[in-house]
Amino acid sequence: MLVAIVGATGTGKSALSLELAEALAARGQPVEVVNADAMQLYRGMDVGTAKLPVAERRGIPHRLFDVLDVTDEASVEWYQREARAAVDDIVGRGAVAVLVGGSGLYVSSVLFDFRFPGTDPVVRARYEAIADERGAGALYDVLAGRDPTSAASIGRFNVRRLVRALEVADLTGRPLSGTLPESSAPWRPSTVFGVAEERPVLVQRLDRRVERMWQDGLVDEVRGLLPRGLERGVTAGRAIGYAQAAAQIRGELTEPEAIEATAALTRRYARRQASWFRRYDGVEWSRSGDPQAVERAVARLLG
RNA sequence: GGCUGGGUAGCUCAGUUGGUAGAGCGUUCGACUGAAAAUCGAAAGGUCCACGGAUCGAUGCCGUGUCCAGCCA
Repeated sequence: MLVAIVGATGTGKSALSLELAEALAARGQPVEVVNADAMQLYRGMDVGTAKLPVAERRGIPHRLFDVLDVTDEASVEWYQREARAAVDDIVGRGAVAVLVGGSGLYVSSVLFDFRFPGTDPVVRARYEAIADERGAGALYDVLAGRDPTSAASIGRFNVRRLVRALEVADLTGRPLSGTLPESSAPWRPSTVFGVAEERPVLVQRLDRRVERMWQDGLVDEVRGLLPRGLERGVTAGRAIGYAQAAAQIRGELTEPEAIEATAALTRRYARRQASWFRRYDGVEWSRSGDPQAVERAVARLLG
């Protein structure tokens, strides 16, 4: 059985996953958790990612946490393979795999039949050069000539996705829009539980949580990660809070400025997460911290 | 008390040679198929400090008041 718990940061996904795991275990159904958070993949990034400490995992196996070095570049394609292998392994042993995390694309890559065409740094560099020299509009025009559908949906300013669409067209010989299904088929049957919270409440909680990260030693954590190449890491170096703490260490930001910037980015991030998961069909949503949520989930899964 | 700046969107500010206004950030909504804690789009929001005056017309000019900052007593 495959289950996913999704939602914005700070809504209590981890807590719900633990409670659900214990409730299912009590009914003879063992559970293992699979991480679907891009930053919790990294070793040593703990306080800033609100990673559940091993001691608090109540003996429930947690997979795909702490599997990358800070200098490793995560990618969805890699993650999809790893996560699906973990799920197969868990399900193969008759246990329930609970995918927990807030990285929308990562979650989708496991739940749905997403196929990622390869990548080619040379091709990519060529298009990035066009964007640098002649602007995003030039790139858009090139794509519009080859794949009008993708161009229209990406828009003329999103360099990152314009480059990717052209890269796919070059590599596959087909327009990106032609390789994508109209609607995403499920990878395999799954049940998705969503956790949401009213904005004002969530915002207050996130602001407090960011301050607590500083109290709990995020700056020291970052100081320890810098010699290990945090800033060279394409993915890890951009993590919200880590980049700001690093700027504070370099003296570019005062502590209050670093905290405020982190809080602002966190709020914005939470909104993007909510908007990603909102479009999923068939999600059983519950309010953050709802005591009934676990019972309802158990009933839905076993009843 | 005097002088000088300044009072324009939730915040920081731009601007209009007089024809009722913008940017960034924030807020809300949205997109998202190999960096995704990435990348990008849209919308809402303003008695332009108050009152009076000249003007066809004032946020802009004149006067008074008021609040803030700095300097001088």
